[in-house]
Amino acid sequence: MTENNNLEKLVGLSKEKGLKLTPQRMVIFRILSECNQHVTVDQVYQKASAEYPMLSPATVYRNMEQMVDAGLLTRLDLGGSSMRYDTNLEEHHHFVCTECGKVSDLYLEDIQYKMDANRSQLGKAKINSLDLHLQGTCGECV
Amino acid sequence: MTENNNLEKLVGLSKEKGLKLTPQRMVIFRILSECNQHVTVDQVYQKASAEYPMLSPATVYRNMEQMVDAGLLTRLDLGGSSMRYDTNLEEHHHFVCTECGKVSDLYLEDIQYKMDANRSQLGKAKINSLDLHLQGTCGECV
DNA sequence: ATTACTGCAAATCTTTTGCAATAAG
DNA sequence: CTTATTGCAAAAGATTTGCAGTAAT
Repeated sequence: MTENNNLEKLVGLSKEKGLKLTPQRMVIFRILSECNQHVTVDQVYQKASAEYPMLSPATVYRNMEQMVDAGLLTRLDLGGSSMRYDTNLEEHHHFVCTECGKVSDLYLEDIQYKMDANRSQLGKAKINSLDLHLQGTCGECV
Repeated sequence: MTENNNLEKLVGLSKEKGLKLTPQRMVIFRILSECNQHVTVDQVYQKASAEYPMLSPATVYRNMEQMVDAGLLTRLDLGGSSMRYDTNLEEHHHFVCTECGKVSDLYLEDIQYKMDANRSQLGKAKINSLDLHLQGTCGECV
């Protein structure tokens, strides 16, 4: 239900960041705004090149990374062979089904943990981000 | 201070699992028992091939995966370009310093989280594992 | 004697890069 | 006009695999 990344938003933000609106970029933006989250470069490339056949994979790779730098996407390493990109910029976490690979977004109202200070080696480290990664069997694979 | 993987333990367990004790495997076992945790295949290969020069990288790749299958190691995907392997089989979590890349082990006494049920899409999924991944700046990089 | 294991080299797969041509602002 | 962007093809890096020979049990 989250209207997370419509085309206009992407176009507007990219313009702010000084990215030029090439046709290739427009196609990629549109694919991303329609696609489900957690896409790989190749998934985007497959769809995009159907609409814009002379598109090069390198262009998609470069665009995705530029979008990350510009804050339009998030890198999402879920452990597969390819990097994934998340169009959902809200703070959230993930559940991965070990059977079918499906990824579900998780939103936490609250999280609290108590570290075993004797055995943990944090010293005076400063924690900047917390990522919860749940694995298991999804509702359809149970 | 955790005497986590001495050579005898590895040899014993591998014998149980029916792995043959080749010289190559022995060298790899010894490296792993001396090494710090979170090693890459290449790190093991570099050290091992110093002692056993005709060792092939493919052998190390295969051995590490066999050890995972046999439950002697754990795959540890920390997002770098290479897979890491964890010799620490206890349940624990990780903190990664975004400055220097150092990995610290974290042991939790307790963790509790409250999911936003409306926005999270878990259905009747069954959760099998929980992985906490903290990032930040370690004590030395602060 | 069986069967697992090894080294090698080639293959695969993902991602990056150099470069000259092109197009957006 | 200036600078970012593109396509291509090559390169890079990690990992896997086929195969024939070798060694552990």
